[in-house]
Amino acid sequence: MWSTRLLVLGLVRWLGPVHGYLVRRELDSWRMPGVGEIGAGSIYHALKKLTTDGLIEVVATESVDDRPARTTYRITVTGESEFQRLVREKLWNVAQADDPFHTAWSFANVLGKNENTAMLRRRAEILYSRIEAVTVLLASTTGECAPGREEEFLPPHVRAMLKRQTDLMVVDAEWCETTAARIESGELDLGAVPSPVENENRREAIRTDDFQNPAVEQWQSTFK
Amino acid sequence: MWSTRLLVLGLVRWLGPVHGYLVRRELDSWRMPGVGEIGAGSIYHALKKLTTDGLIEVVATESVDDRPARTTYRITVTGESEFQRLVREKLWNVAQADDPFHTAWSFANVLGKNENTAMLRRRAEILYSRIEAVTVLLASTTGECAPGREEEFLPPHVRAMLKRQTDLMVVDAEWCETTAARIESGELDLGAVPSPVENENRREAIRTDDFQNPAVEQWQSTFK
DNA sequence: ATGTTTATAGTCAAATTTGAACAAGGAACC
DNA sequence: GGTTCCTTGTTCAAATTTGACTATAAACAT
Repeated sequence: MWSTRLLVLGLVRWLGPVHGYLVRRELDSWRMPGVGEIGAGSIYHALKKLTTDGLIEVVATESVDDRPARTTYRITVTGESEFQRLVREKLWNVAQADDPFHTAWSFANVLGKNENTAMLRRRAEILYSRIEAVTVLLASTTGECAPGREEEFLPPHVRAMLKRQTDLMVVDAEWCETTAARIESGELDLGAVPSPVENENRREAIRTDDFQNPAVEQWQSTFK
Repeated sequence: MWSTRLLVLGLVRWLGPVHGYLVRRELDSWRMPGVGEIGAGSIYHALKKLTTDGLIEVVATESVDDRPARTTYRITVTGESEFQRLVREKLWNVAQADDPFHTAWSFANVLGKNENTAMLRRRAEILYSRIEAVTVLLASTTGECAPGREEEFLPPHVRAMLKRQTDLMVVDAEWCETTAARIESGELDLGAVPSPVENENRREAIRTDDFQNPAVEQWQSTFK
């Protein structure tokens, strides 16, 4: 994932003077699906890189209570403006999520009709169970931070994002079920993938026809 | 992205004896948002790795028409079963898509109310324009491959996946608009992020209270 | 008492990804 | 007739990521 820079810079900024282990813990505690997980090594690497780039600086290297020495960092003025730039870049730029299911689906035809419908239905079930879990989470927490009720607090922006996740999972699950039904009924035939040879012919035909479907280009250009 | 192996192996399998450049071209022609893009170098690296792993084998290294020499590969028997395993692994395992917007949203509070609503509304607009483009694409193509109409053909499984994409984009866009409205009305206050100190206190409170909200654990466990 | 996890804190080699560079033929342009 | 750009095909150094490993103290079990 390429958001490592933003994540680590943002966490150093937010957590004030921190050492790598705290950043790691904080990220682990987020463990938000959708926010790619970052290995321990990547965090320390990012901290060093950000330091040589002048975006953060070493505050001190010291050991407390005979524990292993730790280096604490804080954000610099340059880092602050780079952070502002990065957040805006990532938020304004509408990038497509990188979906492993999408990639694998390209080869879904190797599963037979039965395995495919089974797979899609199980996927839908799992999605529904996750939706349920998030719903429970949202119901058992609040967006207000009341003293004495700290464990019930979930920041409003996190709650909003969780709502988005469930909305997305609902349509995804529905798509899985609809698609399973379509495959079962024979309406959708995944086996109808052109063989490489057919595909080559098709490609050749398109090329020599000197005619590309304009909708394809139109569509691809919206992602530039 | 960690689907490189599957993608390259699958393409070598599908395209029969191929050289790296063809794989590259095929992937470029897909240029499906959601299927992570793979750099040229990664393809050649994957081909070499797959070869040393015995999943594919070199057919020949030759140069045609005085063009640069090229090495062609084809899948092996071991490769075929590994491919079958990989496809199933990726399809059955319900992994969360890695969403850059989600990551950046964690820091959305640095944008003010105005910039935030503007950002969300522009995002919605862009999503709608993409939905429109895909809709046009689906309408101007068919799932049947008729000779003489090759440029109108779009494989059924691709059409199905595009439908999923639009469904997802529709909810995403709606969420953006709803959220923009909630921010504007003051109902949703992104500035209400606990300061690091508050957060530390909260964390401390939770730890010493020896009480974790069970819903959090419940929720996280569904992603294991 | 003694062995075994667990939490803290970070390093390092190996694997992977990126993207520019290289090389050479052909088409387009002026 | 020369310059520039595009397509074909691949390589390579540098950047990044992974995840297993080191080390120590406290907590816990036997």
